[in-house]
Amino acid sequence: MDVIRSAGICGIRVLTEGDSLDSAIVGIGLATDSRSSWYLPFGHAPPAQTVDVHGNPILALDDVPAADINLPPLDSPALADLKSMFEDEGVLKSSGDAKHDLQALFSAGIVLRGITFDSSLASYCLDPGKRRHELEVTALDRLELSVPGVDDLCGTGRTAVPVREVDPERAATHAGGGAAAILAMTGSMREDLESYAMTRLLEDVELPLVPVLAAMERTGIRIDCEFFEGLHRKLAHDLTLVQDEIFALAGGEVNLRSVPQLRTLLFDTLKLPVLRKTKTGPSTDESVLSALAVEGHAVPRLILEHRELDKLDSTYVRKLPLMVNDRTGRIHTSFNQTVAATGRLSSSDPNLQNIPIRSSLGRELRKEFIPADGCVFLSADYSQIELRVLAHLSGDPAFVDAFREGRDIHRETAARIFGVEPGEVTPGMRDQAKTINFATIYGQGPVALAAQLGISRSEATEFIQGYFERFVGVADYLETMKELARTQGYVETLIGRRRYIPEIRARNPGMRGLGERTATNSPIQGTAADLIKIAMIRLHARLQDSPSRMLLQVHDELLFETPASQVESLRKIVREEMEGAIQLEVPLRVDVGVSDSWYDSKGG
DNA sequence: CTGCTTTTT
DNA sequence: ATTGTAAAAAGCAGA
Repeated sequence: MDVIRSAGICGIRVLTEGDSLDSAIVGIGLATDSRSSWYLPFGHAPPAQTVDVHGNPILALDDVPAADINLPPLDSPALADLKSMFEDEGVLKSSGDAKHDLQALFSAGIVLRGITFDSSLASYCLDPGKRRHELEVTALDRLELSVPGVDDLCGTGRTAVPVREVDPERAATHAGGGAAAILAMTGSMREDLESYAMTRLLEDVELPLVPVLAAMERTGIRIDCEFFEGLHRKLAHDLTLVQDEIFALAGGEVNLRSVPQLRTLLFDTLKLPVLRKTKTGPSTDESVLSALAVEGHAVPRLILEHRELDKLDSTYVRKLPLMVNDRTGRIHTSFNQTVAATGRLSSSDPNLQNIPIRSSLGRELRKEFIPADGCVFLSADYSQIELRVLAHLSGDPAFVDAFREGRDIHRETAARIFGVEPGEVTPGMRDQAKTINFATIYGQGPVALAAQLGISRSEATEFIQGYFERFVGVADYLETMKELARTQGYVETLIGRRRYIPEIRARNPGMRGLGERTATNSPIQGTAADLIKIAMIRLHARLQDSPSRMLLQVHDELLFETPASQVESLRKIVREEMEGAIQLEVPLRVDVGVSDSWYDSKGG
């Protein structure tokens, strides 16, 4: 262990079994810059081994304990040393998957501090558009080295073996070799980050965010399972009613979840018109069924109803209660930091970033998300974050002034494009302005805008033209982004998060259009993501000694759980950090709401 | 495993 | 309301 300590640098790879919250550590791979690596089996009898990059044993580490338990006995001298090393912020460490290692060690009672590098996050910073950033692919790209993945170690499907039952020598190759690979890549990745001016993106944003996300995952959120079960019974009952009604009209039974069977029913049996086609046949999606329903057909309307109920029941109502952790009684999502190409986070297992809110029935579900006893939820939403970012990035005077003076941006937009005073803007005009503002953020073209507003293509084209004439700053900015994408191959956010856009040079106009939309949207969506990440890091730090906890991030919203007595102090802190994340040319506004469920926590 | 559909920001 | 809006995750059917 002295070698590791004196080296002051090590790669770390933790081998675990189980989900992220209740993972049991099977072993730890460690590598120092002296080219060797260690594998420390936890709770296993076989001797520990030192392996090189290729997994060949170099040296036996014989003072590692061999108790037959999942957690390491922390009182043993070697592991006590290890513990102090991990908790010593002065020791430089790199990890292939920092959140995983941190989370796993935490469940073993070790607080892993001072992670100064992570190959996944570095890969994500360098090129967030890559599909995968795992150690396995990064090592192959950088070192032309095959680092074994978990599948190689344990097999897949029915033949898969639990990690703890894997031959220790192979586990050593996996963890020790992986750690060595991380260390071996660190230098060149750091150089690349430095040359692209991304060092701060990694060190000031992505790495500090890791423990924040880990804490949010561990905290989890409470749901009311009984309420869910009651809702399930109601939905199941309503589903059979709707189903029977459809069967009666169809004159027979069909599987309403099967698109092929639905096609037969709608377009053969009932002879309804085919409005749109997919690759495999007539489309039966929401827009098609709505159009048919408007024509007065009962079956499409009932299918829509069935779809809505079925989606709610199968995706949320039946599934979420199954995700409640036995130990904590709460749901623990995973926040993925290296998936979204724009810099946003994503949430999975379960996804808590797409809990229904638009439909009134779907929104009911949010009533089941409740704070711990004695606590309330505090929800904080950035108001029009993307339009504010657009105002800042484009510097368009009309946008900037409107936000600076706290005016209603959609009303303002409407006044300008329709040539009336802001006071004369009708709700309809404001609505259209809102649509076109969003269309701008998404780089939407006339065709889609026409469809959305229910106007003709030429009208939409004129509409867009008029918009850009009145907001020349915005038009120029969007053009500049496309130009940058063409000339330098990428666009970037306010803090230098890059997005490469090879599609912009495609010969296929569809592909090129996609590239152009990506070029205009990514800096906006990405800058908004940067802002909230920075706010989260600062908020986490400020809440260290507070009973208030951050639970969820939903792109422009943060959800907190706090004792009722702390609401006002939390409100102030959250406002400060979210609105002050980065000083822009326009103010950032945050709406805060307090409530006893996630249902009515917006605004207020 | 792929395609389709639906949910969110 | 025929015709491509940005980014995701997930369930189901069917081969």
